[in-house]
Amino acid sequence: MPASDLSTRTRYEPAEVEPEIVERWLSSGAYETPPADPSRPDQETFSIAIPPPNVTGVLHMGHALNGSIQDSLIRLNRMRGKRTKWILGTDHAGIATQTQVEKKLAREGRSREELGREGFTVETQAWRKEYGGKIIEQFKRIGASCDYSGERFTMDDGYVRAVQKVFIDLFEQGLIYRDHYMVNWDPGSGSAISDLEVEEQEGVEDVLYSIAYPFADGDGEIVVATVRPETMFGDVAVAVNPEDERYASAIGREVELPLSGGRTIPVIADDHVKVDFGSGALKITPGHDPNDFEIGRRHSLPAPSAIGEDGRMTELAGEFAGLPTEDAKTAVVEALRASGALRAEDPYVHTVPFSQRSGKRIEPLISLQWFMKMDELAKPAIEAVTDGRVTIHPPVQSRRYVDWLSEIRPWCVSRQLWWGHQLPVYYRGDSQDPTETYVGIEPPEGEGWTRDEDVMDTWFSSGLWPFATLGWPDETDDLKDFYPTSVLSTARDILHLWVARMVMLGLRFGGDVPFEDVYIHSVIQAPDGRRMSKSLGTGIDPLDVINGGPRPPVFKQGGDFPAYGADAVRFGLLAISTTQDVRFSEDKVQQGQQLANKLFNATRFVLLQLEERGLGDIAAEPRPRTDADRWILSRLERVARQTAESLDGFEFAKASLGLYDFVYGELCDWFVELAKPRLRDGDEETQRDLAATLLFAIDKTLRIAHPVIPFVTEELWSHLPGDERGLLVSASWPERDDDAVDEAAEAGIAELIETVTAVRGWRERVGVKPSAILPARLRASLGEEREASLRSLARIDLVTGSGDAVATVTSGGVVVDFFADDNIDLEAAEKKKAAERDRIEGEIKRISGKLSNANFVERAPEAVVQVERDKLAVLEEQLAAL
RNA sequence: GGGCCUAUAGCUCAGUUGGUUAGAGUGCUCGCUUGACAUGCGAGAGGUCACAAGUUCGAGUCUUGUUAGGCCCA
Repeated sequence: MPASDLSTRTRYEPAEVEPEIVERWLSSGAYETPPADPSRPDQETFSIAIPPPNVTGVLHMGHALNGSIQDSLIRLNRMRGKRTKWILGTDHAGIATQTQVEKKLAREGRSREELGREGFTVETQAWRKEYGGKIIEQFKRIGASCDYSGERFTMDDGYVRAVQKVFIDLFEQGLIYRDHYMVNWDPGSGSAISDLEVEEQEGVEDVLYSIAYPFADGDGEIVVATVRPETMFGDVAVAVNPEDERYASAIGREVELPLSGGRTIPVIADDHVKVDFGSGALKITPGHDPNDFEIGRRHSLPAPSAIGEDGRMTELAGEFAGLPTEDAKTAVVEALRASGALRAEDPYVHTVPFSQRSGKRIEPLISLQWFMKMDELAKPAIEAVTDGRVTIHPPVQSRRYVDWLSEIRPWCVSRQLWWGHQLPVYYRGDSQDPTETYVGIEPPEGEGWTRDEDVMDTWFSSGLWPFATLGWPDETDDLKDFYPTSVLSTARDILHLWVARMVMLGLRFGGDVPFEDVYIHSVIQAPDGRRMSKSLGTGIDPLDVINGGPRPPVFKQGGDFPAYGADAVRFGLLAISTTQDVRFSEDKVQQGQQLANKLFNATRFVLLQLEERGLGDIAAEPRPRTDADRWILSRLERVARQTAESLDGFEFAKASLGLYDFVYGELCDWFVELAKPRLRDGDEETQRDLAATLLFAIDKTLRIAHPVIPFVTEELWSHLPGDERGLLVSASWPERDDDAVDEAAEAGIAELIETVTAVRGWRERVGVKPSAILPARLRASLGEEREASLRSLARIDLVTGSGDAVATVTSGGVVVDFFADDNIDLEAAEKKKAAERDRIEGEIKRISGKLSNANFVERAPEAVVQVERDKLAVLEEQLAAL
């Protein structure tokens, strides 16, 4: 595209170009993993398996952040010439999807039960085809350069095969078994759910009931406190702390369970019981409380169920059997009160688990489920992190990982749902009889085998993600080339439930760790620090920020976002992604937008200037003639290194803000400004060399900035001269160029910048109009180039006269005298001079004080002392100059 | 109850191993159509680095305690 297309576009409008650029990238095939090149056997690979979003999902801020993070890494490494693969796909998300489809059926007056399992699955597949995959389109919009041609789904045919094989293998290895165990029962979905899907709600108001359990021998009683009196039928003991003197004599005696026909239970001692809570005696109900379950196991007590999976009381509850738990609670309290056993009712506020899916209160209960034994899998997974085969960033997170794996409990992998991977398990006759249980893909020979209705926990299938997506269990080339993957980037909350399981299963089945680096990214909160949530009005849709949708209520100013564009959102998210929890910052997005606009205009300026001078198709190459040229080439080299280093080190804020600082604070504010006079007034050869260098600087900047802000850089790339450029997405990362680093030029220009800034500040203070050109004199020559730069940037006219100066400006070792001029407010100049003198004298006092401190001079390193001495010398010179 | 993190400008955040006068963006004030950009340019004000003690020649940085906020586990 010729540069003249840019002539009338004074603003960069992301909304106008970004969608078209997405199409360009997609149709170019640049995103797709290239086939292995036989001529480059040593070609490095770089791969990331995306955390598969729920197939029902829509893009939220977390996706946008993680997409930006992963994409910057993928783009950087693709440009480096590595063979990259960004594995893309979606998760079938058992409960979430089933719930959505059931809601839809309910709206249509239909139900899951009416359709039957097969019909429901067909319905869900159809639903997925229609609504699923929306998030994939959204990923394209933010510029995520995933390999869309290889999209996977955790329930596609190949994946199903992998999941079934892992389940069957683990069963055969004795690591998967069926057992009675405590699960998080969600009465809403009628299924056991994982810890992840449980939400602890603080501040729930309950009533704490104190109930008297009389001793069986009729001598006295023990009072226990509970918020769940209806579970008392499942009590198997009363526990007290062994240190608690009040109950020393009670240990070993029997108490009678009220309302239970005289059933007695023992009083036991356990450290877990808190002496100062309630009466200090705890009723033990292993069937309905996770802590009690543990205590029960320690004391080899049974774990009877007083509540069934239907949420109703069991036979154990005697006269209350069949009642829903809420009704049973009321009835039991009433009966206890009538019998005189109820001693107190106190309000009690505590934390209670709820189902995230159904919103119902979790009913912990014992159920016959399929479990995975974790100890044997956890050990190598801990070692992989402690010996560094997997590195977790930031390091503090690796402790959480190790701690969790060290205390890991069996994992309940079965779920009572229809949408998911159905267990490859068949029963005949009594399903509780292990000899009539068969685990395999097909039922065994013979009559009467029926398949287990349950499906696997969604995290079971996600645990295989890094290798199942690469073709496992087949020994594919992809698996050979891209496993282990390079990086996994994900949110903190699934470190245990997903990351740890991938490591365990990857080691067991993939034959190696699933990834080398794990990056745990920030959690993005609403601007006011609350959790982002649609229902709270704190949720911000990234696409609204990109395309200009309405601001959610959490923004006080209301109105619509301007269409910031995807680059701005990517930049803004990366720029805040530093500490653990960060607040969404529209300011930072705006900063990204400004960066894009700045880059656009700087490039536009250069291209239009060159075209005007007939230099439009000159080749971009470094042709330094001045310190300014050497300086920008040196700075470019350093920024290229620093950007790559920051991205490699997962310091995304440093990378993005570093780019901003360079483009604004060096390339545009200084280099382009320094180039203007030479471009205007230089001879033809000067102009040609400068044109080549300017183009080179733009070219290199676009490459360096591409991983963070791919759209505007790609757009500008298309306007640069040269037909063979291709797309920036496929261009190469700048090769390391040690010769470009030039310390002398950097120091020289730094001094120039300091002088210009000092003169500008002085002018402002003494009321000089910005347009006025002031006569001035340098005490010492700075050389032709820098004096010319100083003239144009500080708007002064350097003269050689020896008249009296009315004012003097010093910065570093440079001293500028100014002569009388109508533009100078002499009174202000005097004031400014006095203030400056005060400042310098203060500094001198401080430093000489430091230097006359014998302790400092003797004990501080010589270099530090020398720095202070040099400083003092410069200050004294400056004072003398005034 | 156990463990961890955070506290720096009005706001959002940087600040490597202790070593210039603690920085940026944004907001605020003042000035400017300066040969790309008003989504611009230039300048300026604004901080007892939560509080207290300690280590050190020297502490935003290290140690201990206090306070406040957050997270994880039980």
